[in-house]
Amino acid sequence: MNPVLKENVDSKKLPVLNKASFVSSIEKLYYIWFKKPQVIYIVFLSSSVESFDDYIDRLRLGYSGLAFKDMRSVEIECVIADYLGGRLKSFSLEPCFFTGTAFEKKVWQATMTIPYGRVASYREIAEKAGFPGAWRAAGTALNHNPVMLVVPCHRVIKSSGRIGFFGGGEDLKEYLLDLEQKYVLCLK
DNA sequence: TGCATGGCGCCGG
DNA sequence: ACCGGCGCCATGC
Repeated sequence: MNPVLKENVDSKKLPVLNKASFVSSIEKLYYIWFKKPQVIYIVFLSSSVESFDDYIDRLRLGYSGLAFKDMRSVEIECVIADYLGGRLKSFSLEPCFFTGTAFEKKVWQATMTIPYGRVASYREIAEKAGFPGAWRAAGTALNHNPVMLVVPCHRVIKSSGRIGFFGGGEDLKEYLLDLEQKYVLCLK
């Protein structure tokens, strides 16, 4: 997939966004999207670590979402459900990085190039983003990932091979990596 | 502006 | 193999 970035979107001038949630196979999942253009702003897997509201505050997302569901949101839920069920390895969802610095956006883009079922180290991601040596900051940037799963920050691990941190909890990170390992060879 | 803060990397014991 | 300590660098206050 080819992510299209809206580099100059001002978060203060955002249109009224749609927000919804559903209970996926593993966790409750929140998402915020916009219909035209068809972009997705936020995907958040709930966890014992952090609530959705805390996540919104921590990332300074300042969203103005209206609870809403339509055909588009049903499609989003289906896509995510397919991924979590091992039936999909490439998202058709187009993220819009309306928050984040230039550095963070580069890191998120670099992370999106990691194929399903594969991992990369924080150092490798920093290098791919064009900031060799900023691997420590790359970790922080991934902690600010607004679009979980679509930007597969769970595929970024430590150089040592250890799993590293994850905003949704390290157990969830391990679960997602195991899921991808299980299905990577089964899918075409 | 300077300084503390992080989803890290590396080396030595 | 497992730590602790130090170095690393973009951000935010």
